[in-house]
Amino acid sequence: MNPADLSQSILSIAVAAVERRGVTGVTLTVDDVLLERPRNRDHGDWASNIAMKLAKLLGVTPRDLANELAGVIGAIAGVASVDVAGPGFINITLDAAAAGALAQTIVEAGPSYGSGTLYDGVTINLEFVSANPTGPIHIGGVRWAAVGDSLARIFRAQGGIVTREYYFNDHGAQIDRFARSLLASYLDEPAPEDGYGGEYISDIAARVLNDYPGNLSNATREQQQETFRAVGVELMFGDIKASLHAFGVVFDVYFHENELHESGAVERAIARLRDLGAIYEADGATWFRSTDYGDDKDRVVIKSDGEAGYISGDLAYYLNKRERGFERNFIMLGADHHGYVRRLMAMTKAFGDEPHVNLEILIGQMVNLVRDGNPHRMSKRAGTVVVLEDLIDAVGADAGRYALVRSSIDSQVDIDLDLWARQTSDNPVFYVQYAHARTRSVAKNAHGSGVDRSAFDPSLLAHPTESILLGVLAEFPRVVRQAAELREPHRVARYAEELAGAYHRWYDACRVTPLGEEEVTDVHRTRLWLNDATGTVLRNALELLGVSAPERM
RNA sequence: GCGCCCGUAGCUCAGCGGAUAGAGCAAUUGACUACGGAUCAAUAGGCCGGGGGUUCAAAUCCCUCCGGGCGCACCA
Repeated sequence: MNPADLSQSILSIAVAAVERRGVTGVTLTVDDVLLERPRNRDHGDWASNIAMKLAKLLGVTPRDLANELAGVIGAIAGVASVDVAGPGFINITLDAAAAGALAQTIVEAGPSYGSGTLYDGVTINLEFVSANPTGPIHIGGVRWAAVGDSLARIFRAQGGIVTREYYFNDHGAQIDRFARSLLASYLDEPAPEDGYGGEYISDIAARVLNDYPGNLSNATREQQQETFRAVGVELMFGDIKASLHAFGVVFDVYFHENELHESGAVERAIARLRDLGAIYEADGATWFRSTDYGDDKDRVVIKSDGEAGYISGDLAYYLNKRERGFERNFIMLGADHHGYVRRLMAMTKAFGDEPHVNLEILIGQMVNLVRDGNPHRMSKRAGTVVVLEDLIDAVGADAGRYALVRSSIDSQVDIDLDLWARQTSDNPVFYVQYAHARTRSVAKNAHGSGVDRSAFDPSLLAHPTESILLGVLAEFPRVVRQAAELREPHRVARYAEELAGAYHRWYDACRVTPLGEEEVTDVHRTRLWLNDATGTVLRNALELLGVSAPERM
């Protein structure tokens, strides 16, 4: 008996109750049967508020309706008892066998337990990080590296056809500044006023020379700058890819902005808006009348100097993604870019798509870097960046990813590398990983003592900690689905912590291997199923977070 | 001035209308000649920023005020 089956049964009962009263025009779905695990165990394994939802509709009191439904629910196979409490909650207790059957279901499902069909066959593009190749990825982009990658895994678990994409901004003036900074370093000139400083500039400049020895000194300054631009950007980009890879994040597509400009895609995008009557000329520039589509001001698509405006690349890029067949497109940005949301939604609407469906912008609040409790200002220009490598060196990829993914993107996070490095053992990731390692260790010991999974009698899983553990295991599919719907990977992390806690408490109370000369019984064998089921779910949850599930620690 | 996010235990944060608001860390006290003590048990700690409203039911939804972060370019 899993919660989905139970919800379905209760749904039919509720529908029957509605029909019996001759009330029409009411369509109920499983989502209306809110089945949840009561916080207080005395209230049973599951609770439904369906009676309170339907009472007004049917013109009866919630308690009367609850009592009526409870009688029928009590007859469902596997339900041990039902009672009505408070304003009209229906509290349901499963018999141990029905609840325990889940352990076998999970072990047999293996890696697929927890997956769903929410986005079956839907093409999804996730664009994140997209840091400019003018320096290492700073700590701000790292949050999305962890969260975006996890979201990709969660969407995939819901059947989505997911592409992770990195928008490689190799077109604008920032790249020129980067090239001039490299050249200045090479010529031993001071860094340009509007350029970048810091050690990595001289490092990159030296590596450019290493790749192109000899022929630079007698080139013109323009040729030199072009060489530093082309080679420097490639080197920088290689570094970025390498640090992302070390963090366990691999993109399927690295998209070059230059392509949009060189292929004429930008012109085509603007032409399309012109056809729609959304373009006008003013003050020597060309404008997109985005205010017609909900923006708070119009946007320049071609500046008076003839260069493309910033939004032009986004127009062309969005159309490109749609042409590549992506139904749902996500762009993940920092809070300092939240002002872009309206104009991009206006664009979506202008192109005839549905804002917040075909295009969704996720905004992550700022990541503040703290040094010894004081704010630490980061500046690529001044070279005071803390990079992804620093995080990995300090705490490791697993702990770093977990810490970034376990809180909501709506809240700001402070990273104090010194503190994080010192407190790694306080990171809940170890609590979860340890629980997983423990499941493996228990299984190994069990096999050594002659306990195997040759028998399974779920009615033997009657200890209070077992019914709690089973309840938590049962919730996993819903947690994954909810994380996908709300775009909130942190729910999976919090769930993993809850499951780890329930497992540790069960471990403390119930032995899998017999003690001393004690004989191996079906209790041990059945508990091994439960142990292995927990290991499976912990591994599946960690997998969705991109964090390893170690065999031992 | 306008817009987005946040305000919950000493600290970091969960809790997309449900019952007595939770976890980790920090504090105090217990549990290893028992499958890994990176664990477990227990104690203590809260006008859920303030005030109104909607609802059978509000930390959660709406309004308003206060406090904090971030934005409001023919920059990218």
